[in-house]
Amino acid sequence: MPPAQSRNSAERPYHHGDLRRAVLTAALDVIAADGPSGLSLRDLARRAGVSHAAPAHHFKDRTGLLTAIAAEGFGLLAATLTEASDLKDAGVRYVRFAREHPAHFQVMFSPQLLRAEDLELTTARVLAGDALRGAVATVRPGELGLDPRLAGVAAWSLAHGFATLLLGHNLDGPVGNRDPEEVFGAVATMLFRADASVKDA
Amino acid sequence: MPPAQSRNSAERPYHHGDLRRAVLTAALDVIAADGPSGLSLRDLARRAGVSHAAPAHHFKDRTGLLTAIAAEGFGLLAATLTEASDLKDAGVRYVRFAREHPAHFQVMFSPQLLRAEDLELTTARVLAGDALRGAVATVRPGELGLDPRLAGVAAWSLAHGFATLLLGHNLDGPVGNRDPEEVFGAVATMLFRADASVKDA
DNA sequence: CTCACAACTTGACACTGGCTAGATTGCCCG
DNA sequence: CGGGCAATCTAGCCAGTGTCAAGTTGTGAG
Repeated sequence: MPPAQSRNSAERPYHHGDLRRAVLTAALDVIAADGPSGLSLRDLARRAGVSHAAPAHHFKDRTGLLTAIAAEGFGLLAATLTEASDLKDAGVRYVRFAREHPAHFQVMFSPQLLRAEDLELTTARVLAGDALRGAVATVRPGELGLDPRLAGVAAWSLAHGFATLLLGHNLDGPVGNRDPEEVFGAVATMLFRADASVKDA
Repeated sequence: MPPAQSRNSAERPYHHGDLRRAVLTAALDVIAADGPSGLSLRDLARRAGVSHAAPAHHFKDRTGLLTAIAAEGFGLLAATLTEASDLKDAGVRYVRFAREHPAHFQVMFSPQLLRAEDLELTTARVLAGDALRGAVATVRPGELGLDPRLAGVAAWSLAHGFATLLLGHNLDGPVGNRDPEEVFGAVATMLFRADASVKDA
């Protein structure tokens, strides 16, 4: 008999076409909804409409999948941070990244779920780190009377904390219905008031 | 035959005594080491030296256990924040709490793992929130020329981000072998330079 | 003292998931 | 056009988990 290819209305060729991408996006959906805990390769296969063993071909195992997600996330983050005009803009972009890619963000900072020694992951992470340091470097040395090392930690902590709390719905009260990125901008300006300190001095 | 009670060198009475506590601490160990993903009631039972069904008696299920941990965490956090002398001290205490109770901290901010409507959890969370607002209120209004609402978000974000990144070993480079709490103190002073802005003006 | 209840145990069931092996399909290169 | 390789499928094994249903043991209240 002819191959039972009447599964869906859409044609379902033997080769999915881009199963890797399909599994990735399905995984992102699941993670964004239920967190990384409720993630199984079999479930993703179901969602993608392929057999349960197919995903393992692209990502060796669960950890491999999560590692790939994290690597992709650091790549995306690096890309947007590189385009930042100054430190505050970098912070806003950091927060925006977390909001637009909550699943990536969550996985990126859950080292216990990742294959730490993975090459793609480590290189992407370095890339993002460089981008962040680049943004910190846009602050003219001494402008804030601060150690650039400390300033980097401060900026990263502020943006990361804001983003994390935001995703955890811990800022729903204070932020209200305002645009989170705008609120973050206000916070950042308040603390890193470069202009103010210069003008006031 | 007499009950086979020669399991261990220690006496192992039928009633564990405080199994609830034992399971909790075992869970904290596991979480601190492998994250909340690799957590199973059966494993905890093994570690506590009891039968596999015993833990369910105290915590209905996995989610119940994690919820209990989160509630305990918020309680502990509230306690230490209440004793803070000022905002910076509260921040340092926040970071210290995260370092001393990494498992609690991790679970507290993973809402996807918790029973959100749990009473103990919500009350403990409110308590912690009040303590935090109390610390923010120690800043004399207008001293920093800032909206207290924003200041709260800023302080919380900074401390939370620092703590999170620290636990994820993302600050190993910048912090080096210095005391993390001291580094955080420096960061906080740099950004929230209340004295400086007053004296410099 | 006894009786009811809480803490715990044992055993079994149903499910899910990861992993492996071997067949099958289709694309692409020579 | 033919062969080889990568992608995918089918099938099944095994380990682990939560959960239920009875039993057993200790404890404390009356």
